[in-house]
Amino acid sequence: MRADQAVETIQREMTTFARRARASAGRLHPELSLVSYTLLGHLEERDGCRATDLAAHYALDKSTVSRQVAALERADLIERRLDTEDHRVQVLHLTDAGRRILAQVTENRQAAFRERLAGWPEEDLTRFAGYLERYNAWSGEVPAEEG
Amino acid sequence: MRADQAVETIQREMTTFARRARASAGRLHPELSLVSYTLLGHLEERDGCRATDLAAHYALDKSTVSRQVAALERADLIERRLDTEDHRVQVLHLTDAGRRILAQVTENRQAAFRERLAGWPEEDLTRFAGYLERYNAWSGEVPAEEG
DNA sequence: TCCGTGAGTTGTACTGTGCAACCAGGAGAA
DNA sequence: TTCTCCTGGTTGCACAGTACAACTCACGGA
Repeated sequence: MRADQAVETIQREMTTFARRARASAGRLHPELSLVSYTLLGHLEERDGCRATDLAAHYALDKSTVSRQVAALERADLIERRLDTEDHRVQVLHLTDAGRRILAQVTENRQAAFRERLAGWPEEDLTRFAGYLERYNAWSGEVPAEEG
Repeated sequence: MRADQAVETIQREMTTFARRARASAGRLHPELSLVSYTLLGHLEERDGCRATDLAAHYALDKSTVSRQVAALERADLIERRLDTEDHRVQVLHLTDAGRRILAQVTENRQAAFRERLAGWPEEDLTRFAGYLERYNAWSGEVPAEEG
């Protein structure tokens, strides 16, 4: 059955991609790990959020997020603002430096992808993008895992 | 421009996938890390190879591969056979147990992907698979990185 | 007022990884 | 032959990322 074979190919290729991603992420942007990058991106997108939200969103342990956040703060890429309503909460915000680094790394990544996707017909690009969105939007097996 | 937006989406979604992959891989198949899985898969596919080949193929340090291999051997999933021609070389082979575990994990992963892709029209599946293959086949920036 | 709950930190341990130093076997040059 | 260089592999060390468990502090309801 052709569909079965396609599923197998998708499985293999996605795995291949995942295996490479972290390694090359480290090499391409030593200034920001893949995790840091996604955390910063999330903060930018949401215009600030709590560490707990990050942990839930990325299915990471809160201790892990705590340490990542601490590192990002040490690097002056984010800042903590105490929530005035609930003193347990610290709202995380990008600093200007964080915004700048994020933009730069994003641009680097974009460039890499653009290069990689150069020559693809626009129709294929949009379809590929759509497939990926549809794939990632699926939320089964692990609850609270989302992107 | 629409193509630019598609590239951005692809970048974002592939990143999302990569970020999740390791975490869920660990959760879904505690018996085999993503790396171990790919190494075993490679051994099966090639019907045995050297540690150096694995290192080159996956752009890993030889020390990393050495340790992974040692762990897989301890777990009786692979065995080393001394090359009779060159005594520096150990050719790695799957054991029966390794083949069995690999098949089982592969089946689990397949099932997860099948579930995730259930309901996709066959045409979309084959096109998606094709796009991924085309994407991963691109070999720029990092030489000797392949899947 | 007290107890349970939620946010966040810290101690500990483990995995995966790379780099550098090392050992051992092979291959060619003096 | 012997010396030197290369190659395959291991080991010591360091570090990032992660989880789990125990903790502190703040909130909120009984």
